[in-house]
Amino acid sequence: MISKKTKYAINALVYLAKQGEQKPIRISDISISQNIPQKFLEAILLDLKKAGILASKKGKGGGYYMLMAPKDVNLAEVMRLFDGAIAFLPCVTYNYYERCEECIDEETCGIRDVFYEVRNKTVELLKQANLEEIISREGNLKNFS
Amino acid sequence: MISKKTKYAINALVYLAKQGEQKPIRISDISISQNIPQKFLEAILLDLKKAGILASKKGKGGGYYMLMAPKDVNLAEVMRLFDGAIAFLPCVTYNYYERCEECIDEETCGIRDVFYEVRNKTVELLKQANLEEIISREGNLKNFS
DNA sequence: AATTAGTCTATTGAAGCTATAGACTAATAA
DNA sequence: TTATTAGTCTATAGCTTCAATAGACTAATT
Repeated sequence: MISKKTKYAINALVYLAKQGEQKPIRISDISISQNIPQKFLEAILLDLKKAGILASKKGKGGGYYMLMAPKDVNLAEVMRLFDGAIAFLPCVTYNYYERCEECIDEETCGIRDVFYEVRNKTVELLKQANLEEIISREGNLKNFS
Repeated sequence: MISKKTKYAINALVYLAKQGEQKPIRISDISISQNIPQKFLEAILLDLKKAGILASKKGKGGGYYMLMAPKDVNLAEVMRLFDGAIAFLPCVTYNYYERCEECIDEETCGIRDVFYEVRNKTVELLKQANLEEIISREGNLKNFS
């Protein structure tokens, strides 16, 4: 499960990406419309700014706005930013590699092999899911089971 | 990331599945060979027994052994048993459905649509990964990136 | 100069994960 | 039948992380 922080971040990003013209949007506006605790949101937006995804403007008329193009911001990036590794095991991550303490031979571990495949497929799908894609998918009705 | 509990469970299951003949294996044997704290392992094995995957025998010569056939035990089942839902969002789970508080219209949520696809692919791969499959995969060398 | 709005530091409460301790129960073998 | 072995159950403790809040501070705009 992704954290609330990540979920809030995605919601805020989609919201900002939908504001066609890049006028700064106040934190309080995002907070209210997306139902995110304001102080919590402030920290999230700061992180997104540090990551180069958003930019901000201070003073009257200030707020946050997209710096990167919506099509260049994907869910893999956002999830890594807030929740760290996407994979199920530390030994199959791109950027957060860590050896399993109890593992005897990583190179021949069947469990690792499975989770490696899962990670690859997951990251592939999450990279395709950029903000533009997400917005365009709204309204795709699906059957759940 | 999966919990240590799940990881321990998988390791214990693979270990038991490898013991061809179904003689009971002592908890302490599994604990030592798989490097799992014994008391913690006891709780895990009990859960696996309650789930019908393992069975146990008390007294001298007792221990745990596979009840289900290794090819009928897959990682999706084990992960759900210990960590709950596999999906990234509560609104795209099979058995743990929960609505996102801040969501306005679930049926048209582009984020949900993405994570729904990810879940489907993930569960599909995890279901294929049964104990027999995992054991047979040992030794598949892979290139990581 | 006043106002507005973002920035930073610290802290708190709740929850979940990991691990441990100890008492209890049941089955086996001698 | 008795000693021993080994699984079962309950409780709890430490730690970490997540989520949220508070308040003081800083900078830009009009």
